[in-house]
Amino acid sequence: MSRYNFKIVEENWQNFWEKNKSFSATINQNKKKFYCLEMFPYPSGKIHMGHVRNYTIGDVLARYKNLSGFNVLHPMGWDSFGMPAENAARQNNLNPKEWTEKNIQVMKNQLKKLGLSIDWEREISTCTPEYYKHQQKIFLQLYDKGLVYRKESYVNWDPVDKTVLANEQVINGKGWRSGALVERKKLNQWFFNISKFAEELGDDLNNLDQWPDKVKTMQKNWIGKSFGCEIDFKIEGQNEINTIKCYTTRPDTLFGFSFLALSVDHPVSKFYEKDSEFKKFKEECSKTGTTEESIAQAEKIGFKTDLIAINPLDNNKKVPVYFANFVLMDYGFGAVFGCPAHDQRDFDFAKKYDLEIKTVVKPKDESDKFKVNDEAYSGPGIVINSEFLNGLTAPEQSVLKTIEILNKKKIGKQKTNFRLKDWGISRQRYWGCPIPIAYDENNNICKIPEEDLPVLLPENINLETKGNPLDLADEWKNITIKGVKCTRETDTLDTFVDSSWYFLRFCSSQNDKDPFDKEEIKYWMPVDQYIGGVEHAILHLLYSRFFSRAINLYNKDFEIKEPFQGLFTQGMVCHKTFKDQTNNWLNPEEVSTEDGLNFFIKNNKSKKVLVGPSESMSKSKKNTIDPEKMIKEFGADAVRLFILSDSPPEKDIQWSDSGMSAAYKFIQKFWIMSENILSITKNNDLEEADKDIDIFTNQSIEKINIALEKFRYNVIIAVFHDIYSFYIKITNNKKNLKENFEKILLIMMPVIPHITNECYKKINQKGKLFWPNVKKELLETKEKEIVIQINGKKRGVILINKNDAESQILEKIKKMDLFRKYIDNKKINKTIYVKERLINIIAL
RNA sequence: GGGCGAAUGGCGGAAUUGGUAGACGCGCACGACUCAAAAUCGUGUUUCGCAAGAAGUGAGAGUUCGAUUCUCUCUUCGCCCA
Repeated sequence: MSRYNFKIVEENWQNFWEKNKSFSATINQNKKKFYCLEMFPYPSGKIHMGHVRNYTIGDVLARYKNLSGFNVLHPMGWDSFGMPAENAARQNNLNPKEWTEKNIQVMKNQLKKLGLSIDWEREISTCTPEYYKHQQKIFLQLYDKGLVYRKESYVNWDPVDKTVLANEQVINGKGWRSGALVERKKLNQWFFNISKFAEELGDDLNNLDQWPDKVKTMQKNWIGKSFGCEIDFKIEGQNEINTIKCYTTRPDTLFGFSFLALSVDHPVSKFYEKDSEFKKFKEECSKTGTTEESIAQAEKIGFKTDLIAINPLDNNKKVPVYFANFVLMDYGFGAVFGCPAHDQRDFDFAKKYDLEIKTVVKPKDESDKFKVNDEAYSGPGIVINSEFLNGLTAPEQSVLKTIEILNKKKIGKQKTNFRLKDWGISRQRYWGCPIPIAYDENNNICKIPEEDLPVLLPENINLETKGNPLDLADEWKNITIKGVKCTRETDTLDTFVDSSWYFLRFCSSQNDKDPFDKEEIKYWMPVDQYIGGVEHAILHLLYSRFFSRAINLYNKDFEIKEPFQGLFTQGMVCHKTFKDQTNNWLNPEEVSTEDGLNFFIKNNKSKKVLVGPSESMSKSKKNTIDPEKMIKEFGADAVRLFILSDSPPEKDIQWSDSGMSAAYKFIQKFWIMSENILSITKNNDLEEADKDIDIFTNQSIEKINIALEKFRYNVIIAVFHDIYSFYIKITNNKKNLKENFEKILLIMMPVIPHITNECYKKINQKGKLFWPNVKKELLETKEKEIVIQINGKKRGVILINKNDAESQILEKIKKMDLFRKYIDNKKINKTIYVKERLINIIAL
């Protein structure tokens, strides 16, 4: 008996699958389809353990569904546009395209070595014209439907690199590369009108019953639907301004109104543009970033105007109007009324500028004299100090009542507001999908005519320059459309656009004419199970849901609203972090230990290593394990086995070397056991069928079925170990051994496909692969061991017949030692019998 | 500050959803094989206790014949939003 050579076996099977196109998917109306999709990777260079986990989880499901008779679509592609390519290209003096293509080659090979059941014929890469030309078509279709528009909007501007920065590239208000102070700059940019669907995107979450609640809540919060009202405040002090419109969710606190705050971008600001003090203030405001968080954290500051706002419920009450840095033009109408007692931001502001703080809501159990002191009270309660609103419960009754009154006075009306803003899709970068738009000499928007599509990215560009290289690509930029001189749009599309429809493209990735084929979409969509990291819970998933709805508007053949029927978010792969004495991060390979407690630099015991907490694997902390190396050393099956074994898939997993080698040992052990069973089954001295083998095998199938359906993949591995301990004990051939062991190999196939296929081929040359059924009758036994509890405490067990009556069981127990010991002559008050589980005797 | 989630041996984690807590793995201990080590195999391993037994699922209460599971309060940690 030879040691299992995973290198040969795994390569053979991978070749076999490729040659036989085992996983290529074609429409078959007689079969139920299953679209299994994992989030496609960014081709950053090499695959990492996160990919291994993500794709193994998906592959187990795809292979399981395949064996269960589904027509499975399991494709893979590359999210290949984006900044890293541009940065890497600059550093290595390469073309982003070359860099990306090289990475894809490497990563594709690595993924193949994992033995994934992927239909590689459907592979796509978003940076190829074959992909993005369709995206440009979709863009223009959405433009025609009014879902794309252009407006001025703020960006983070790096004045040194002359480039726009993403929020995560702004570190402490400075550019990540140049270190220059980042400015807020207004640019003309393209937007998708996602807010048009805000209501629908929120409501339809309720239908997604195969999505984690966590993700649904996150999306709901992001959309941020709120119930409130708009109010027109009368203004004095400026002839041209009569009223200012505000949005609020708490109109019921109007009697606590003590100032009106405007965004510096509010239309009213035009009357102050010449005021040097206001200019200074506006500049000060522009130093705070554009994110909601940075605005919330910044100190509240204001600029007092000469305007006076009148309280709509009490015309004698007049309050000052400020420009304030915490009011955003994007939300509501860029104006809020300040009620310091019941909003913390307003409270901070009022304290700073010494404005009135009038309490108008008290907690339920406080007296009417309740007064807000050190912080705002924003909780529920009873309205006080508010004339006709007094005594109403806030906010339920009081808000409705206030809206009713404002409505009657025609100075306000009920309004639903959303936090969700339109999706800015312009990126001032080279490595992205060109926007198929140009501008004539008068800056009018011109669509690129269909016959001139696709707009290809120019290949010979200079990345050394500052800013967007496309701005300087004159030859590419200057065109004529129908004889009219035009300049191309030089912004490219946000890469989230690429990933908002790639799952549709997979259905017909070879269709050159259209983005997708009607029939293919109809058959394959929606994605039955989507698997990926929770970090995409909001944006990517929301954008994809928006895209489906948007396409639906112009393409009536496209009936899908929800692209992802099932969603699963897997946890991260973590590893301890190491630092040397001078605080430099160390890779686990540079570190060793003898006792698992004290770590030192490899081959140098005198140099101690500081052990940090276990964190998600990342290049910057150097706590990564290279999957390719692990596959080389232990084999794909062992790596797949380990990555699933130690934690439930939705939770984080700790990488552990001992866990990895345990998985490897299991594969080796299993091979030997399997070889042993194989030789036993060749023994012609057949013994009678052993019912225990039937029962055990069926129980294992049942357990794995349940675990698969619930994504409890770690439990599957536990069942594998049980299987091993059971089958290792078999020494003689039984009539039912071969058939049962075949089933065992089949149910292990999704997780460790190479070794099980090899064993299966050996034991059954012509065997068809299928998912074995559970024989329910074998799960039922006549007898069952149940627990005996006395006064709720476990005191023993008893073997009963399943249809024994409670009284019969009690009689049996009365003859047992434990009865004499614990009950003896105590009086039995009552007994509780839970069928086939336990009996509890209550005695005093 | 708000929302959501989690907490089980030395460690990762099981538990049929209210019914034998600790499956399975790691680690550790002992034993076998070996001149020896590694590898492999076997046995044991929640804690206290020689034992009988008792305690035990972050802490405290509650519901129940019975709670890791349900309810309330608190602590710590994680994620998301602000």
